[in-house]
Amino acid sequence: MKKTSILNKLRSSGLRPTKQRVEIAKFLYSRDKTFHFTVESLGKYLAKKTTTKFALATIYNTVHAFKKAGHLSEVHLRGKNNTTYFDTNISNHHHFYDSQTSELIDINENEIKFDKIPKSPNGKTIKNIEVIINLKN
Amino acid sequence: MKKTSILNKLRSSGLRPTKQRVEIAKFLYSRDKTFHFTVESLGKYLAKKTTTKFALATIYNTVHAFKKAGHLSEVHLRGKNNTTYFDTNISNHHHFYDSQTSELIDINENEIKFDKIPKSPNGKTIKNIEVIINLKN
DNA sequence: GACATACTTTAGAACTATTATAAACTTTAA
DNA sequence: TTAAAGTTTATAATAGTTCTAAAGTATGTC
Repeated sequence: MKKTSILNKLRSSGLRPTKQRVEIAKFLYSRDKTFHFTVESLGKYLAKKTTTKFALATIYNTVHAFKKAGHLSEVHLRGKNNTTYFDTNISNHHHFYDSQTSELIDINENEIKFDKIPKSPNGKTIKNIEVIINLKN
Repeated sequence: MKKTSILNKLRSSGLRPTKQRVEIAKFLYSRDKTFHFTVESLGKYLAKKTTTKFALATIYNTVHAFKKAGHLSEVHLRGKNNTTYFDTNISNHHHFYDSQTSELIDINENEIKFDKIPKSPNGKTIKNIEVIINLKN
């Protein structure tokens, strides 16, 4: 993703392209494959690889702004480390989870098919289905 | 579940039947259906319905002891309230999750069938599969 | 039943992830 | 260039959970 398209992405979401946001967006979106991260891992990367200063609150704010704008999704998994995982893959999909390494791996939506699904309880409908396949060695 | 069987359950897990553990076990296992709870909801119940005093740490200790002994399972869902859900249903199964009420509802294992499942990544095997069906109104 | 031992409970401190606050700073559009 | 609105920052606050060390309790033995 080019710099201008990152700026557009921010601007079209109503986010002013500040130095911090641009750095974070470059890190998140200047790559071929989507990936998973935590606020902690993102912060470490930014501290190491950029000369910009990032308050922790800024990273949280920015990640939430991106999430709200639909550029990021949150994985509703409570892993053993108890941190929130974010995913630059915003399409419907599933995950492998390796609790030994706390690592998430994407599963495309079409790689899992259901033969049978229960009826949702009274008055409710299905918003979406999340499958976590827990791995062991 | 009778009182003696609760005592046996504790003892067979290497847990001394203290007043606190017996009260908690009675609450968790003296009923027909399994159910979900959080440490907070359990603590509130115990404060209201018993005359025994429970330090918060004791509730955590006891719940973890039951989990370790295999009498409870933990749901690996990160709900919006960010608390840990425990489940007295220790068999393999799945859940509906209503984010409006933060409520979990069990789905029996045989109510979900898969037609297609991806191969696990290199060297790993599947430990188990957890399905969360998110609900909306 | 009394005793020693090992296990438990307890209150409070500590810890971790996250969110709130309010002042200083930046971007924006006119 | 300037005022308004939005953003970053350091720090404090919060929430859930775990740790600690002292006081209390269950257990097996005599």
